[in-house]
Amino acid sequence: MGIAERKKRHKEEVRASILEAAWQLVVQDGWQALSIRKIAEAIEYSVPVIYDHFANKEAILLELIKQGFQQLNQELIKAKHRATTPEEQIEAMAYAYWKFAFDNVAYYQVMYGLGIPSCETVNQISELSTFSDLILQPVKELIAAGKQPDTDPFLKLHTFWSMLHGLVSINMMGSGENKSDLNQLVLQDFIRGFVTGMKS
Amino acid sequence: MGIAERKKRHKEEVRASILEAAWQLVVQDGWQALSIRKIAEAIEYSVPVIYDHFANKEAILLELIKQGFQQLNQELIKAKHRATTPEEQIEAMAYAYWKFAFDNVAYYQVMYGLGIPSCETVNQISELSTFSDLILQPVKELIAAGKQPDTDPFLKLHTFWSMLHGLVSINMMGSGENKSDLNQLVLQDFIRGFVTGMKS
DNA sequence: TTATTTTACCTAACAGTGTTAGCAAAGGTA
DNA sequence: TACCTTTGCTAACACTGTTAGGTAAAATAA
Repeated sequence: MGIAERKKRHKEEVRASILEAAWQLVVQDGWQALSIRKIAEAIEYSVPVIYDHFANKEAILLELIKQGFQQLNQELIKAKHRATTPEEQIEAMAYAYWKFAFDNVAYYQVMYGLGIPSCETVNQISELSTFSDLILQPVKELIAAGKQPDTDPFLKLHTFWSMLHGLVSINMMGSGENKSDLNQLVLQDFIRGFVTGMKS
Repeated sequence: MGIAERKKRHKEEVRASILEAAWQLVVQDGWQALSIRKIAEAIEYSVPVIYDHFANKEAILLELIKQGFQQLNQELIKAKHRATTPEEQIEAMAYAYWKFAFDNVAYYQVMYGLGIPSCETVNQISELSTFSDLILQPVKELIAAGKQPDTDPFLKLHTFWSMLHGLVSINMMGSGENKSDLNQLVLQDFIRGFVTGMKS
């Protein structure tokens, strides 16, 4: 039954081309300008074909978000492997997170930009990301080596992630003026504060 | 020329009713569901009348954002006045910020939720808000009283705002599960870390 | 008071959007 | 060859923001 497999393969190709076209459109014009008809035109198929592969537009964005988190995750893993001590690991991952966000502004905005009405699913994905596991370990080590070993590592993890996102988010808005110097300082300030705050 | 004034008054009434209706719709169904036609129906006028008062839909949202920042600002001022020491002032304002965000989720999401394609203007407004001035003073006092008086107060202010926003933003996403306990702890953790990080 | 101009407002349209029902043609199976 | 399933399309529905053009009322001028 090689025919069925060929069909299946072709179907997956179309699905992939939809995602590719969607992603390209998002990068080009922002996720606000993404439309089913533009995707259809890009993949040279009619509109309803897209609905054979995705339930709705939201599902396409959701898949992009998934890919975004996977890519971010890989960057974080790489950054972590480059460092040795818990401090360095956390610092490296914060920088990697920052770099990913500003290298892929469109991605980041889709991932966190509330581009999707029902945020429940987004939340599930972001929760699902290995992000937590990656940071949890060095955080635990830092806490264990510090002066307050009773500190809840999950709390610290949550704080870390939240504040890092806030930093990125706020600094992404104000890209009008060129204050990249301040941005770097803010990131450094955040990391230093977080790490030293956990030791003492 | 009382007639002209009556007309002017009426025009302002219509304008106010547009904003009121828009706000009510945003609160009810979220800013994603806001539409010119719904506003027109609510104020019992035809659609083009709205365009006599606002250039486009974006301008309406922008006005709502302005009002949001004004309201937030007042809450912050009140919170600051309730406290005396710089530490308490910062803490009170952080709590007030947090409370405002979760008491007015719709507002907060319009204000920071990238509901508007061209973020430049939004940025101008948020920059314009007296938010900075309010926090800058106690931050300066804290720095002056601490062990590192050379610290840049603007840097700390920026860090404070960013992280606070991140905290709110992340915790707003995950409203599916009830983790209000963790939320409170995270906020406390953040404030403690920020204040003590500035002293030492 | 009548004529004229301005204002206020509405209907209807244009160009988009997401989504789906229904149909034609091609492909595979018996 | 006859049948059935899959594949893909056209066309429509119900929305969206925005605007052009016309009408009736109100204010002004004669």
